[in-house]
Amino acid sequence: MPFRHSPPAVLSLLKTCKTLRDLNQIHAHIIHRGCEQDHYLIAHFLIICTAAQPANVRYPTTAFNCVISPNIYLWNILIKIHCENGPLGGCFSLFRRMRKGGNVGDVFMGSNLIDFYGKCREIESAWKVFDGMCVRNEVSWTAMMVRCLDCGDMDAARKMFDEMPKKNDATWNTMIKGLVRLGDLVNARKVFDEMPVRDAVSFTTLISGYAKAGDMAAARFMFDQMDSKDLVSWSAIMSGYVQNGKPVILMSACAQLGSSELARWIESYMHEGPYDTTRPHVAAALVDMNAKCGDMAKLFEEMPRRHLVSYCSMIQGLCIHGRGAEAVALFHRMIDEGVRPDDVAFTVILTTCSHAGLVDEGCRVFDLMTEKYSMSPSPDHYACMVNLLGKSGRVKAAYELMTFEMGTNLR
DNA sequence: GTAGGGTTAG
Repeated sequence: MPFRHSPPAVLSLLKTCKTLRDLNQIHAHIIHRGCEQDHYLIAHFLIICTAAQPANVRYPTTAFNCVISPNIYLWNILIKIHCENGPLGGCFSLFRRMRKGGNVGDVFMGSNLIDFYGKCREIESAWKVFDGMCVRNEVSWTAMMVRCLDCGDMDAARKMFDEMPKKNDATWNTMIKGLVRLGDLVNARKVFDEMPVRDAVSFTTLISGYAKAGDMAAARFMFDQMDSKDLVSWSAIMSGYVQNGKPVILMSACAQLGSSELARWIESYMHEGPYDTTRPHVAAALVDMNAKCGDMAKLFEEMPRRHLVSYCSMIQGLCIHGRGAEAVALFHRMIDEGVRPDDVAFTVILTTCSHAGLVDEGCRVFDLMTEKYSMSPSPDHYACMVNLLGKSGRVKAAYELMTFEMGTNLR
């Protein structure tokens, strides 16, 4: 009997709901157990049914209507659901019902109302709500400021910004966004600099502002200064590169991020856009991106001719995914196809061997480099070998290789 | 439980 005694169990059950049928079943249980008056449980039920079926506002409303005396918390949730998903007229009647039932709006309800009137394009009513609120917090101030900005009234927004008693991150960020939208990057930057603590949103807002203005140097400068970049900030910098026609930088950025969703987007963009995807470096960047984003083999095999750089990207991609043996096999296939490896290719494959602990394979590749291709190994190559030998317990061999070969090389 | 950042198509 998990219900009455263990709300978390009900909640986790609710979260698995996908269809209306699942929800019905849980709802039936809630009623059957006599929990339909449990405000906490019903609140979560409303939220979860909306997440599962956003367009279906009738269902949460029915569940709500079974609650005999809903508290303001439940009213807020239901009104927000209607405001976001239902026809706007439904919100009005809910407000009226709420008032009739003797409920006085709280600070949450005020912010909801401001948001609601903003959506109806009724800025005057939004002001009325704002002015009539007995208690205001940063959220209500910021919500009202957003409405002013949406109407293009920067003077009013600026006035609110300067006058409000307390600001938080969202307030600052809203102002930055407003200025960016007007193309006033100088003042946006000024607000950004004045802000006490800048978060990912503040950075991303400015980055996309600079990118839209075509100033990728400034956008990149900001981006590089961020300590924790998330999906949205990556998207912003990348769309900047898209808009400003820098496909290779874009793809290498996506490769670093490793997001297959973005990789798909970029790829379709690349194929439709004005780019020549058969150029070796463009093609290699495509492979690199796909390799690091998980869908590696497809694009590689489809290439009409595989260039050394594309092989290296692919090998590295396999290495990253812990598929060392396949990487070594691909390296040999490359040689069989008549592609001559260069020093970078050897660094890549030796690193792969050392990463995957493939000692014998690594030694063979090293011999191949020095004997068949008569290349003299660089310090990087030695470092790979020493690492490889050392990691597999052959410390003495590593030491000898280092002193002997380095000695020969230095002489 | 409320306010703030990116992309896609037409």
